[in-house]
Amino acid sequence: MSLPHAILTALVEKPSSGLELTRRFDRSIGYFWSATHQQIYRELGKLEADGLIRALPGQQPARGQKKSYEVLPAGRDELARWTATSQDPKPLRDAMLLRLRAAAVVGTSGIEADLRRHLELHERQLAEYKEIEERDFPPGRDSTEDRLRHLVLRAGIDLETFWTQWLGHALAEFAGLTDGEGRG
Amino acid sequence: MSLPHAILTALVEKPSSGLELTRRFDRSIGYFWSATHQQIYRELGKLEADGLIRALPGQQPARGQKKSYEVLPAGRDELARWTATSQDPKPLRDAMLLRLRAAAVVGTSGIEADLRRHLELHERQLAEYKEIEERDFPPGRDSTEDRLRHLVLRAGIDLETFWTQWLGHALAEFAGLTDGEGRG
DNA sequence: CCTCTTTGTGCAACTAGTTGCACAAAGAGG
DNA sequence: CCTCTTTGTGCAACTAGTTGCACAAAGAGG
Repeated sequence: MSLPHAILTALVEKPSSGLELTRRFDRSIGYFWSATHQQIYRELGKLEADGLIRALPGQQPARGQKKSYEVLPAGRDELARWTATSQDPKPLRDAMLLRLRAAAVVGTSGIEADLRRHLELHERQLAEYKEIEERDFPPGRDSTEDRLRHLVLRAGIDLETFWTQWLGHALAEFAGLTDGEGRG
Repeated sequence: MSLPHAILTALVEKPSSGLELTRRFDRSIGYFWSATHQQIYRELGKLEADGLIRALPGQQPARGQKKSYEVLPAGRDELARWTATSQDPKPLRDAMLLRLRAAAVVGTSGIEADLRRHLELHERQLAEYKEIEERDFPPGRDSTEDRLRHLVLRAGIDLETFWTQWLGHALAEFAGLTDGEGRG
């Protein structure tokens, strides 16, 4: 139930077409709420039908043509309502942790290379976040909005830092294992 | 595509009935791959139909009766195959981070109480993990299996540590905000 | 001009996960 | 005994997310 609100947030920040949203999801909002272009177009249709957004005037809706949307007051209200509504944290679901647990009983062959690959991916993501931090949050700016967005980026940085450290740990552990098999 | 493998892992560790699995998911495997009892029963049926597990002999299948399953060789092979197969990390999807980003544009009223509540939940989870660590991983034991399982638990501990720190950070930031509204 | 690629929008079918129940068996309390 | 609750198993309908395409418009290259 969060994709519509992710889209509303992005559109409040800046009215956009489906493709522009897709691009922005790839490098901003999508860092903590990813979505494919198909999801986005489908959701834009629903949001428009529900009267929460509307196509910017001066454009006839047609295939293969840019159509930009902006948020209506009802959409802004809905977003504020949702933001203030208490929600439980989703339980974790992480395949790599599960695979390690499985490896404990069926053997570790093959998983080490993937740990290394994940480490590289997370290192790359971390570097990207740090670049964004340097570029978008130079010291001194501290409007409420900046501080909140910086806080969110900080979560991303800290999470990637956790993963790189933990994967490093895991690889060190593997280097110290005597054999490649569990008890199986 | 990981629930069947989570179940296979649990069943290799120890043959169980649906309800026992549900309980074990609530306090062990489920920490990093949660599942409801309905999901588990459905998946047990599929795994049995696929010949990866079987009901322990000496029990006729009937409603309202315990039925325990064990993993067959084909199931163990499938689990080993899956564990060794390279997989991309799933992109992050976190509603709290999204809500903060939304709060940056539609105002922060209402969200602070929920940050506090989440902080408490994560502190409780962290304490639980640490208890498990003390109980199940005393210094000295270091079979391959123990070390891998400890590594997985460590990930849980570090993740909860991250959340408690970050939420503390966020609340400190809120305490310093001059007003309760964004630019809207 | 005419094909070929890129940009942009979208449908349809599928898979995974959630919610809301149903119902049998067994024990608990009168 | 008879109801009432708990334990255990499971179906059905729904929601969210993914995968695989389709196809129009516009620009690129001959």
